[in-house]
Amino acid sequence: MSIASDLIRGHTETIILANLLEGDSYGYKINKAILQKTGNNFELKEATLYTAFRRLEEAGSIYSYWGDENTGARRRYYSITTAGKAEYQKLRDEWGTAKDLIDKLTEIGGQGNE
Amino acid sequence: MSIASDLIRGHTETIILANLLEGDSYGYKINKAILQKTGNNFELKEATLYTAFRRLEEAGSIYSYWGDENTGARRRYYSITTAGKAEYQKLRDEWGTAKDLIDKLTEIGGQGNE
DNA sequence: ATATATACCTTGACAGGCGAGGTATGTTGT
DNA sequence: ACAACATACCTCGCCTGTCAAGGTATATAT
Repeated sequence: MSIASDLIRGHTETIILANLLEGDSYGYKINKAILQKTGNNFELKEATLYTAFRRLEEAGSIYSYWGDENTGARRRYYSITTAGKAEYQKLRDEWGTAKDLIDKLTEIGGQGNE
Repeated sequence: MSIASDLIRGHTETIILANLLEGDSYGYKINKAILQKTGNNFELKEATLYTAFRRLEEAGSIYSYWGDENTGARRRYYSITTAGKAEYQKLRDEWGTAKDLIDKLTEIGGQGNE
């Protein structure tokens, strides 16, 4: 049931941004949310997740701050910026275009009519 | 209008196999077919195309033979094998699964209901 | 003590896409 | 004759995102 990583590649950032649109969150929780949303079929690998956070933060799409938990492990929270919201919209639009293109190019017959 | 290469990654082989299901063809022609199908919005880069042919041939999904043109540049034709047809079906199924997953994970609200 | 869950992080390898370059044939324009 | 372009193939080396493997630290349960 696991999904090929090449099919996810390029969507990691969109997935994270979509998650943060629902409110600030942190790495571990975001990954658990993904697991739950997909009925335990898919989760991002930690290394993938954290490198994506770095990219998004460097690009100005998100910013981070340490939580002030006084118990348990410390958490680094992420928040989506205005630029991040615009980036999300752009990526979603691109996904819509790409989806149609891939459907068209990989179906038998080639362009929707035999 | 150009599509991000990370969104195409992992689909190159499916696109080629889909094309070969319509009959034997060769690199240059396949790429022109893709261009035409997408209304000049997308084409595979040559380096991408030819490395994909190598992978597919090594995997036994396609085989190749030289055309016997007695004029113009020589052409290497590719033909899909039985294994290749099965591989195509597998990749299409995975695409269906991945598409649903990505839609679910990147939409606002997260799982289709607010 | 040991295991498990929570929570973070980095390093190095790997694989696919692609820019840049190369080869060769045939046609069309000047 | 020569240039330019279309057809048609190919390889090398870089770049980027993923991920296995390893590490750190806190809290709870057995």
